[in-house]
Amino acid sequence: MAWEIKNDRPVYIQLVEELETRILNGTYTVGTKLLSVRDLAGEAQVNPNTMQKALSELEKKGLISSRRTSGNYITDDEKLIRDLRTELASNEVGAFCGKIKKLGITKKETIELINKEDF
Amino acid sequence: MAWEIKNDRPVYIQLVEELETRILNGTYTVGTKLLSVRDLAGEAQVNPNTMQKALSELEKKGLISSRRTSGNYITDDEKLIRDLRTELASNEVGAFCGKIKKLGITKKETIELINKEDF
DNA sequence: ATTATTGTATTATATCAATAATACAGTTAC
DNA sequence: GTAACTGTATTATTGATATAATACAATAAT
Repeated sequence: MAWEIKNDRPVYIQLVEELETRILNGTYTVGTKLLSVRDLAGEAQVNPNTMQKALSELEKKGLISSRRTSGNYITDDEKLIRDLRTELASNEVGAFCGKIKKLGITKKETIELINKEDF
Repeated sequence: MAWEIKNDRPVYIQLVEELETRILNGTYTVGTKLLSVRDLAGEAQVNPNTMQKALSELEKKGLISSRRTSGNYITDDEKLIRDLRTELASNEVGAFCGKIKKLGITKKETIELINKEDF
C-alpha cells in the first residue's frame, strides 16, 4: 500500500490523514489490529516517533485504541466511522467549493470538470 | 479585503495563494500597482519580511514584476493569467476528486453534495 | 534640494517539526 | 522462563519558518 508522504506539510499530519482515510474507506477492517508502530513507520519510511505522534492523534479522535503491550486496534464503532466519513467528505466539498468559487469558476463549469474525472 | 491567515501552514504560502487568487480572479487589476510591501504586510497583519518572501514567489511565477524603487506591478499578460487560472482550477478539481474517490464516495454523490453548495 | 517611500538585504532570536538514539515496563511467543 | 515484541517516554540535534530590528541605494513627491 502506497504511503505518499511529501514534505510540503508536517509529516505527522499526512500520516494521520492517510491512516484515517484507510480506516474510513475500509482498507483497515473494523476491530482488527494494526501493524506495530515500528512496522508502520518502516512501511511509511518515517521515524517511529513521527508515526507514534500520528497514532496518538487518531486515538484522540477515537478511531483507534491502544492496548499498551499488545498493539493498536481499529475501533469497532461502525457508526463513528460512518459519521466521520460523512463529515470528512462534507468538509472536503466545502473547502473545494470555497476555493473554486473564489477563483470565479461557476458551479456549472465545476460539475463539467468533475464529470471528466475518472471515478 | 479579508486576509484569513491561519497557522496550520507556512504563512508565506498562504500569502502567495491569496495574492495569486486575487490576481487570477480580477480583484487586482491587470497592469496596476500593488500596495507597498509594508502596507500589504500591515493589511495582512504579518511581518514585512514574510510578505516580501511571498511577493518574490509571485515574481518567479511571472504574476508580478517589481520596479525597485517604484513598487510591485501586476503583470499585464492576460493570457498568462487566464492560463494559470485554468491550471489552478484543474489542479484543485484533480486533488479534490482524488481525495473523494479514496474515501469511497461516488461521483454521483459528489455532484449531489456540490449542487447543495451555494455558488 | 530635501524628505519620504520604494524594494531588498542582513542578522538575530524563537518556535515547531522531524529525526535519532535510547530506555523501560508489561505481554506474548516459544 | 527466557527472548522478542508491545506502546510509550526522554533527550538531543537539525532544519524550516516567522518575527524583529535595521540598513541602504534609488526614486518619487514636495
